[in-house]
Amino acid sequence: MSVSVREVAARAGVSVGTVSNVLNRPDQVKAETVERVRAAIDELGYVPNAAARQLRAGRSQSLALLVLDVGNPFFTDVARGAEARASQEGLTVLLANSDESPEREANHLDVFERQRVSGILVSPVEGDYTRLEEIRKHGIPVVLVDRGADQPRFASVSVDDAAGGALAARHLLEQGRRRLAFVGGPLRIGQVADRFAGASAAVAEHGSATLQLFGTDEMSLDEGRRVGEALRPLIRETGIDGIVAANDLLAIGVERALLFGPDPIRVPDEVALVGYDDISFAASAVVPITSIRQPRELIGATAVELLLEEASRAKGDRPRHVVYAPELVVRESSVGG
Amino acid sequence: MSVSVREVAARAGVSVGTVSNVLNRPDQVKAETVERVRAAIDELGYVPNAAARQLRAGRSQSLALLVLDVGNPFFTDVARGAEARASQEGLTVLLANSDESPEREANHLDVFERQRVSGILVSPVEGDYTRLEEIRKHGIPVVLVDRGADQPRFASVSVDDAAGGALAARHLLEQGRRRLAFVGGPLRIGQVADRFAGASAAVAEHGSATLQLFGTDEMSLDEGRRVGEALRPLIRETGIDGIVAANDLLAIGVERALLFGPDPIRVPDEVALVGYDDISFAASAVVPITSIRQPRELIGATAVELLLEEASRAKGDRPRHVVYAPELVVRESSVGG
DNA sequence: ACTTCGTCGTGAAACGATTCACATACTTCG
DNA sequence: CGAAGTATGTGAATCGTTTCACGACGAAGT
Repeated sequence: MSVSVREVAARAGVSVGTVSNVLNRPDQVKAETVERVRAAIDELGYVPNAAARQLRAGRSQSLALLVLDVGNPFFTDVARGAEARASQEGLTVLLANSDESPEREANHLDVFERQRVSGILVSPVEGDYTRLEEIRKHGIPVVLVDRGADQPRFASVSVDDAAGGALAARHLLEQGRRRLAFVGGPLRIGQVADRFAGASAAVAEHGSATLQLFGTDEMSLDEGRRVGEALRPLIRETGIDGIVAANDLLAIGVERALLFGPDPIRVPDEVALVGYDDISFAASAVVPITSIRQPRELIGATAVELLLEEASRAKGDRPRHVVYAPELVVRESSVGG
Repeated sequence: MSVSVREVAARAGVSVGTVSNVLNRPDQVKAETVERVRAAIDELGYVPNAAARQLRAGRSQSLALLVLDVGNPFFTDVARGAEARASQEGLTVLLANSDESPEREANHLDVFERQRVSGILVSPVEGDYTRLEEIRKHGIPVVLVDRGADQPRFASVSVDDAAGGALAARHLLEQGRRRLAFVGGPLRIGQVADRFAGASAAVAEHGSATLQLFGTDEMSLDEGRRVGEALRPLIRETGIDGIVAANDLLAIGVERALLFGPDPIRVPDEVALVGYDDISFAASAVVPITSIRQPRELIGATAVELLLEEASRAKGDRPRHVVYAPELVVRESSVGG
């Protein structure tokens, strides 16, 4: 059905080897022959078969990016950065979504390994790295994204989440807030745990301040809204005056639930709010949300960079870890009141 | 380097054919042998090579979804729906982003064709379908997504954008608004053109009403903000009292620029606003935004459905077109005032 | 005139899985 | 007991590319 090199070769009156050369090293073929082969390719509508090439090469021209949530603008920006850098190397990025489910993550990893992708960028769901070790043992480089600065065995790009959590909490403390709440979860997600730990540490520095954890099942607008509803009565009862959300989706949801319930809570007057990620929607919320910004596209580009390094890393060298610093972006949700 | 069936076969003391059978039709192999082969697979850490399988099969186990903008929650929801349906068929979805660029679109299509994907779901950038015709002629089924009900030659899933545009405009007219603005672009994007046409038609039904077009280069928050800035002085000068935005990102950006400029415009008091897509952020905007809802996940699932149909379609049968009806979701941005 | 190059091209082997026509060994049936 | 069937396995051929050892041929050097 499909046209192959063999037919192109016949049509152009050359051997298959020559067709392949025209495709891959045209400078080693006489100009006139190149011309003739190109013409045959066009006339027959020949399209190279990537599977065959890949079989021969032992490796595909693609690299995989497996993220926790494609719906989160943070990751789509990371993807954008990765794609830009990868295309400079002639690599295609396969974007996949684990939706924070270990099963989906495992499935995708299986597919990628069978695909013999030339590398995997992954923001892993849980703290179990045995599958990733295995993959790497099979010769596929792995780079942890937005995670794993604590994993000496894998290269990683991340942002210091503990520092980010501390930044958020300290900002609230500076605004005079003392009874803080942390909204986020599940805690098995490393980013969340670290942000919480960082916030806790900052609060601990203040003798008089407290931090209470409100867990969530996922990091979505809807979950934020749910927690917001739960928080609304509690805030006045228990005197909570500051909230750190583990990401902006949660923050937006929480804010909305607080502002528009039957017995609304004023932001920032009654409770101050800080989100995380600084997605563009944070600035467009009802009360624009103070957030922690991360260099998103840079993270993606750096991840690809590390992948290339990994591929050519000598046995002795240690995997590299790049940690970027988060940045506080102050908006109305946390000041005044 | 990599373990192959041959080595597994040797280890288990069987032929390569048997290993393949264990993998693909275990019921035709004696239980004890299956056991032995499975053991060998585990011990050697064998992972099948997808390229080899695919080369033999002539077709990959993946299908491609090429969207205009992965940053737009509309498309990530479509992707979710497609993925769910595809995984029922044992197919993987490759998600790619054309970012509304014809070049990027062409690049991705090339890669997919070389990959011999088992089908392509695409929301095309421009009205040029010759490349897609070519791909289909080469035996790869194509389904247009969110576009192309007017293209008899391709199967398609879409939502009636003209009806949606009309719905939005008519709603504003019913609220007593008469001098309307349409924000969106570029008009070469079919969805935008249709929504504008629908809105124009609805306005034309009212003798006294007018509709003015404000073009954009892309459909993003930032572009919306830019147009909003431009609109702010104009609104009072020219008496514009209603705005239809071609999507919610634009609407959110416009709203924000109107509300927070140096000389703010009240929404909906001075100007009423309707967006399009009903992304979750629309409900969480400063003034929650009235929008046009589309059955997003259903669109993705239906697209995969049509792809399967296409793959087995007889020569005589015509490609199928599914058109869903959009729905108006009223929020504060358009009522009262 | 003879070697030595360089240029251009050839065609078979290899990559790893699947398939299929063909064995082999047991049952079962008449 | 022989024929026919069933269950289980075999291994060579195949998919489409790339690679590589090897010609063929004319130009240049001695």
